[in-house]
Amino acid sequence: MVKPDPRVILKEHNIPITIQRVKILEYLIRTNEHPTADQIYSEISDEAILSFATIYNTLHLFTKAGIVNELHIDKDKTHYDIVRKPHDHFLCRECQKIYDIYDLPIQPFTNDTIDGHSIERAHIYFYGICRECLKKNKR
Amino acid sequence: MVKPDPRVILKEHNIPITIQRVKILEYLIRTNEHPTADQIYSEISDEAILSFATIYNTLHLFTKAGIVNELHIDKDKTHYDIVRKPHDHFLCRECQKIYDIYDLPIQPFTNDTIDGHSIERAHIYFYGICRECLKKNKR
DNA sequence: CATATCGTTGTAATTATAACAATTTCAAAA
DNA sequence: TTTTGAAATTGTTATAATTACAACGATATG
Repeated sequence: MVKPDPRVILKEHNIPITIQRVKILEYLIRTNEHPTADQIYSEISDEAILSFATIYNTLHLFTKAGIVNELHIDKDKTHYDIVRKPHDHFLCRECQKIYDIYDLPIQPFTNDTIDGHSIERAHIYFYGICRECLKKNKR
Repeated sequence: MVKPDPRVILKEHNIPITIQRVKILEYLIRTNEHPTADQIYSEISDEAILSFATIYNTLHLFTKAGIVNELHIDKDKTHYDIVRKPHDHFLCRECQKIYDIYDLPIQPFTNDTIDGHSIERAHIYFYGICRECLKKNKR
């Protein structure tokens, strides 16, 4: 899979380029995690001068632009996820890891109407025990 | 619809009865909102002596017992919802009201396996503009 | 009645996030 | 090159939700 260029993405969205934005986006692209603001900070604070305020500002900016999704799968932290293909998420209640779920049998909803409400987005969160923890528990 | 008796519910779950628990559950049963800890406090703090600590303790207890569901549809607050029929939720980005969504075309998922993960619960959150706000905006 | 357990309270601590004023950056204009 | 001004970033402070915990109180059991 070709990793997209953060600078290109920013340009496509008419967002002026700064080192901080590039670094944050770069990290979101290369990680397979669904990092919190905190994780982003500790991962890239050595690569560029940046503060927490910038992280939050930038993530809000990216969210508005549709570059990232905020996940509220986890009770007390917001996780961020770069938008590629639409997909859903699974949180393991044992190891707390978040997995991407692609290709659900259904994925309609958006641009739809339910009970008269106009639906713009839908988030589906699954909770349970992940395959890794299932394996471990068997032993 | 017959409103269930809070004391009966507590007994069924082997939870010792206290005034606070009864009052909290009573409120959850009679309200059509999806209150936050805060709302619960301000609604019933005059009916019984109770503190925030008790609200949270009780809500966690109820959640574990399966009497209520924690909703994380809203970025920075937890909303609580009494468990009756399984259903999903819609949050209006204009008026912030949460609506119950019953009878989605699909509702399988639980006790299922996806990508090898064992699914125990699924939460579906819809976001958009509710029918009331749609009406208002038309005028 | 004595005592052990459980529930509640009140307060203090913690954590994530937001707000804000001061400073810096940087590109365009002069 | 220098100036200028908007936008971005910083560091700090504030806020709000939630949790932790020690002390107190009620209750049930023997």
